[in-house]
Amino acid sequence: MAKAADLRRSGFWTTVVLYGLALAGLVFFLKYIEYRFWVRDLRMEVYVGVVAVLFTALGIWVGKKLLEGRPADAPPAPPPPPGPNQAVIADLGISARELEVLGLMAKGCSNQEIADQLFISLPTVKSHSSNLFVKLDVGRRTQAVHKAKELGILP
Amino acid sequence: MAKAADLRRSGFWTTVVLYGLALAGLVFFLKYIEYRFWVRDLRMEVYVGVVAVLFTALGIWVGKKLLEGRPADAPPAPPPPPGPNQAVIADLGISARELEVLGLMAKGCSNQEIADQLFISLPTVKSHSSNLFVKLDVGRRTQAVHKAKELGILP
DNA sequence: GCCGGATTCATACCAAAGGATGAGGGCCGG
DNA sequence: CCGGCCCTCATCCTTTGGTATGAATCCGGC
Repeated sequence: MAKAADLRRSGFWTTVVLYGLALAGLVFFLKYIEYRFWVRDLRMEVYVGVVAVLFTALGIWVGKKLLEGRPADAPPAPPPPPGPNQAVIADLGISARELEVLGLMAKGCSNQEIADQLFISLPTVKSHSSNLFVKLDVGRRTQAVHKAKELGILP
Repeated sequence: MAKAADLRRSGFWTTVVLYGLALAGLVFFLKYIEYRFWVRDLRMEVYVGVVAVLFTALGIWVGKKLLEGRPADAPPAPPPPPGPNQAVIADLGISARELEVLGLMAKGCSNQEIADQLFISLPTVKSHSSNLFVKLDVGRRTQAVHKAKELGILP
């Protein structure tokens, strides 16, 4: 499940890659106008000024992506009340016991508390939760609860 | 720019003035390396590259100021909150920053991910979350999210 | 000016959570 | 009968979460 954590940050690297591409494009554009128009006559200050303005704008754009791209990712995924929760549970292969664990997780219980309430041992709870995380494709209990509510598995 | 995060609460004009100062400093620095190195046959690409990198960083910094300070604080306050959630937040003494951390917690983010998205360090996130747990009278993040939704603080 | 709250950061330590692996027993259908 | 699934438990290890303590800055109010 170690890879799940890496993939979660993929948005960041996507931004970085896009930034790199945009940078390459800008450099290409600069080279183009350099050889096309003001080959050697135009003043250096103007050229540097254009570069500064363009890259400042680019920086602002990147900063915007980095800042409001992440915290605003929740709204585009609000399909929680479609109703077919039972179908989703069966589809993901979530067992009855795992569902009990998931419900107690959502209530904020620790693994030990879940173990006490279900009369099972702590390793068993860990086993259930680990399988649950795989089936829900998450890496932490908080994410599992969040995703379960999105899928309508939990109220 | 190490203390940039501290200046986030500063006014708009403070940002503008600081931007001007930073710009002046950058120009000075550029002039310095211009007369110091570039004159001596340094390739123009290097000079332009330095300009691009510096102004990109400056743009990111400015974009962070403009986008994180202003629009992030205005929308969430006036239109959407009809319920008694705002009163509860004030009653519990939950600050704006703590609320941001709480929101990312509910999305299943780890402390490190919260730190990255808010551009603060991990100890700071821990500090906020600890204070949050005291104010919400809970002991774990899962409980905090659960209770916050009960109180109407979170959707 | 001084004080308190808010925010930031740092360090150290302990508890909890998660990952990996293995294993045993019960139940069911081929 | 035997393979497959579920539930159970165990051990070892790493990562994350949480607490405690201290300190720095900034800002608004007294």
